[in-house]
Amino acid sequence: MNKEMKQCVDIFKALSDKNRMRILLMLRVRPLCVCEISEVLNIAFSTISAHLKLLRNTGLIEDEKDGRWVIYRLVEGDEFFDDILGSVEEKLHGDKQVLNDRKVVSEITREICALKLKEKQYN
Amino acid sequence: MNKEMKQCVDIFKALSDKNRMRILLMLRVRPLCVCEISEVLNIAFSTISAHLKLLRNTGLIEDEKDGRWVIYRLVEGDEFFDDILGSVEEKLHGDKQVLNDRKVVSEITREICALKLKEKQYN
DNA sequence: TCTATATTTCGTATAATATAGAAATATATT
DNA sequence: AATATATTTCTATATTATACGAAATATAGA
Repeated sequence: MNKEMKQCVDIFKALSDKNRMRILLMLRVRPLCVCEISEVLNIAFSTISAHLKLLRNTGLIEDEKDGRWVIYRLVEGDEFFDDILGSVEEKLHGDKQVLNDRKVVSEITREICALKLKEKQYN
Repeated sequence: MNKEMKQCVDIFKALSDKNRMRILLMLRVRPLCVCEISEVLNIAFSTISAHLKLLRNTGLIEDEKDGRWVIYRLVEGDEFFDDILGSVEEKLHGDKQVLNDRKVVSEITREICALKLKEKQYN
C-alpha cells in the first residue's frame, strides 16, 4: 500500500471509533489535557492514553508538556483531514452528545478536573 | 450512541480498509459485478462478498440482479458520504494503484472476466 | 433435468483493536 | 528527600476484522 492510500485508510481508522471522534471534536473547541478529556468521556485513563497515542501516530494531534500536564491539540494544515473533520462537524451539528461535550469543555478547567478526581478517590 | 454519530462512525469504518476503499473508487467509474471487482483486487470471492455486504449494510452501495450476475453501484444522494469520497478522490488523484484500477475497469467486461476465471481453473 | 456459472454463506484460523487495572515515569509541591 | 499528581506503559482479556476454502444457493443454458 503506497503512502497516500495508507494515510487515507489510517485517518479513517482513527475516525472509526466513537471515543476518538468525540476527542477530535472536543479538540476543535480548544487544546485539552488528558484529565479534561477524561472528565468528558468517563473511561479509564489508560484507555484515553491509548486513543491519544493512536491519534498522535496518525498525525492528527500533537502534544506539549506543561508542568505535569500534557496538553493535546489538533495538528493544523492538513487539507484532507480538515475537510473530513469539517464534514463531520456539519453532519453532527445538532448531535446532543457532541453539544454537551462542548458545553462541558467550555465549563471545566484543569484545576476543576483535579478536584473532581480527588473526590472520586474517597468513594 | 445516537443515530447520526453511529452512521458517521460506521461510514468511517467502511472506509478504513484498503480493499473497500478501492471498491468504492472503482464503483465511481461505473457499476460492476463481483467478478469484475475480483479481476482488479485479486482476493477470494468470499472475501469480496463480505466487503460488499458490509458496504451495503452501511448504505453506501446497492445491488441489482442481472441474470446470474449481481451488479453493485454506489448509492447516490448522501451529501456527507459524497463529500468524503470526493475528498478521498482528490487526495488520491495521482495514486498509481487507483489509476491502474480505473484503467483495468475501463478495459474489462463481464465476459472477459468470465473467460479469465475459466483459464484460472485449468492451472 | 443436468450442468456450468456467479455469488453468497458458513466454518474457521489468524490478526488487530479496545478496554481496564497495576506498575512505572515524570514533574511539582511540601 | 518524601509525597502527591498527571500521564504513560505493561499485561491480560474480550471483541472485532480479515481472510480463505468448502459447501450452499440461484440462475442460465444445453
